[in-house]
Amino acid sequence: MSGDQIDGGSRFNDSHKHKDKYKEKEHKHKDHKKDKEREKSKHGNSNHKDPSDKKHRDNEKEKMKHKDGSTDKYKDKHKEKKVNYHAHNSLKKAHMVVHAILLPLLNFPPQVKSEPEDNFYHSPKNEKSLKRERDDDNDSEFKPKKIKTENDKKAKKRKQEEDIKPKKTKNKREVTDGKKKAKKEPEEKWKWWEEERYTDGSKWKFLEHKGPVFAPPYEPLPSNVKFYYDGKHMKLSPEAEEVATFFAKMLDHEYTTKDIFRKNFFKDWRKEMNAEEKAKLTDLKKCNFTEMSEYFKAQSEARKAMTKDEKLKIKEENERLLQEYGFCIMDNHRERIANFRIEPPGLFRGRGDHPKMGMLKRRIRPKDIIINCSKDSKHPEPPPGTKWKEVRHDNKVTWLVSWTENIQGSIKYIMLNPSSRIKGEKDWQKYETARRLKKCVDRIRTQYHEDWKSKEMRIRQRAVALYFIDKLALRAGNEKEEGETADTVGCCSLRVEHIKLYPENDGQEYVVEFDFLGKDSIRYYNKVPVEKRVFKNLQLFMENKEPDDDLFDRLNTSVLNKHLQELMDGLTAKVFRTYNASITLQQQLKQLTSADENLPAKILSYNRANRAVAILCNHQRAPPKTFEKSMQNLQTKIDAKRDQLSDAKRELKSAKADAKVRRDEKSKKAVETKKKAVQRIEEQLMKLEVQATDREENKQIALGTSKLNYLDPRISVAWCKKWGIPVEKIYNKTQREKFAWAIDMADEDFEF
DNA sequence: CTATGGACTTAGGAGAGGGTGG
DNA sequence: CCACCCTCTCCTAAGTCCATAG
Repeated sequence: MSGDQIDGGSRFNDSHKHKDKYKEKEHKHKDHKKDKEREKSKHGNSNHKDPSDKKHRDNEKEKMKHKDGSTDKYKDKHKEKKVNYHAHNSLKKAHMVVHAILLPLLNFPPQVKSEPEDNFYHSPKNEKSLKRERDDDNDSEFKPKKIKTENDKKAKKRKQEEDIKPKKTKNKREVTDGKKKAKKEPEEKWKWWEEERYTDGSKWKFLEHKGPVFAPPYEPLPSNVKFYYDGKHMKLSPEAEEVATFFAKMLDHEYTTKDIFRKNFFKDWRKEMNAEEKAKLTDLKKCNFTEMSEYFKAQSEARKAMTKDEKLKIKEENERLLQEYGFCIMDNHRERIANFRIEPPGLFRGRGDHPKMGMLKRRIRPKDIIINCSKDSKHPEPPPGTKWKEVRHDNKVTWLVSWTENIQGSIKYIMLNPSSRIKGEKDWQKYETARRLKKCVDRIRTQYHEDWKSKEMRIRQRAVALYFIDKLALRAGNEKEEGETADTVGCCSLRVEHIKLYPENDGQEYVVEFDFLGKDSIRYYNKVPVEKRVFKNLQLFMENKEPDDDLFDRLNTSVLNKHLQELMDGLTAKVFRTYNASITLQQQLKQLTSADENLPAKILSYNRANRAVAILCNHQRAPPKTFEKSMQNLQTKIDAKRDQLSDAKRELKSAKADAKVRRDEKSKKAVETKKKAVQRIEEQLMKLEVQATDREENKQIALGTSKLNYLDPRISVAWCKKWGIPVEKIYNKTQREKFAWAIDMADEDFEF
């Protein structure tokens, strides 16, 4: 959904754009929240009051913003906030089509009805991992709370000892193997998942690294690359020039035409100018960056045209940098760092309709950097002549480096790669929590069905919201600071304008139409029939509200999560996404895979199962720019293959006829050869066709996100093992590194 | 409580890199 | 061998959720 979909027209906007008097509007949502509290005890069913009665309350709070000093400046702006749909009709259509194709396969909500109490039949091996897994979970449960007492520790140790035996044997085997190969693979893969974990809340005992790699310094443009203002050449100071180049590099992008972008950019650019420049450059429209832009284009061409040697040199240099800065030592192991390079300066581009787009993202210097490492490690050196902001030794966190970013005032971190122990353990634990949800999800569902009838409004709202989160895999929906970010919502922050109710629609009763922008301003559009009770509740929640009022005015994520916590230890809203995604994959795989299919067909089935999840989670992507063309190419290939096939068939026929007449060895052999050829071509054709189907169905669906973040990798690994499919067909190298734990421990009867 | 800060996960897009077919 | 195309990797924004300050 690139350029063409951005914008699209403000659907919801202006209806109330002007009607409110500044502050009022801003406070509306918050006011609702207050209402909630006040009414808590009232259990009014329908006594929703007009929020306006308390508009003034929040005024003072409103004033304290800060972060980058931009306090109130957006206060007015955000009022114009509108929903500029980003993902558009095209998308909508396709999305629905896909639903039509795939949704029948999914029967969402209570899919889990009668799960066996889980893992009865497990091989000893599984038993073992399960045990450890539970421990892990306990860990996580304890951690946030203050409990981790001595007792717990001991208990855990004890438990762990129980499975030490199988572990040991395994380890030994590994070790010997390792020795054998020691020369070839000096770095035997470390199986952190076979080791104990910290139970005291610390994340490591030893941490040593070399600090971040800074962005290369600015190199002024050669003097023949000129900037013009109002048609006249003007030499810029290096500071101003650098910022100008940021803009020049984006010239082809649509957003340099956007008002907000231009306004933010120009404002920040002026801050970097010297007095003279400031006085002279007063209108961005009169600035001509084209020479700069051409220059950068030429540079990138030149880079592409480099000789092999030059490219190799660069590659080697990168490798050197990676080896030096891309790893750290954490607790006796050399682990890969995810992002060891500091983000270079540039112009901020938020996603969707972001109020801060175009602002200058400033250069990060050593004095902005906080280093985290262990006391007894060799501390990273700041570049000559500079100092770190701070060096600390906090082993309760996982980051190595942090700094504060200037656009939102938030903190950025350098952390480890997903293949690292510290990330892997957490990931594993996440899936274990989801598996625990599996065991009690029926109970929870029963309860929220009950709660739809509650006397208390807040409970009804909570129950309906939870139903959406469970059934539709919506995100929690934290509230956001208005005017600081794009206007997007999740479940708890849905507004009245985001849903439409149809007592009857297309032959279905009680249909709810969702249409809102979610994370990353990706549009969520869906029409779902719901239970009558949900429908009636929604009508109730919407009574007497404006379109931009909160749908769930007595609910927020923290209330919801508090409730979830009571239902199950460690349960939060996002666990439902993980759970529903993983369970859907497992079901779909069961349903779609058939034993007699060949490998490509099995993989298509896998991808379809994956796709069902991606659709559930609304993971969209812009259709690749070359999509149509590449589809055509593929079709051409298919046609060619078809021709080839009929040729081959014809040849086979004649060979057969020939053999019948001649009845000699030679012609018999010829028949065999032709037969083989036909078969081979048939297979190739089939493969191409499958590929075409897969690609077509995948046009605007992104599989990666769910694969990486929501699907318990053990499900996929088990599936591969069950059907004799190499994991490499499912996971690429990075993914295999990230999921090494699962690849190692899941066997074919793993059940999520 | 509520607001804010902090840490960590989840997200889509850009562009590099590498394989493939002509 | 080159152009093209696809996949993967990197990049960093945008969420979630918890802790803590006021």
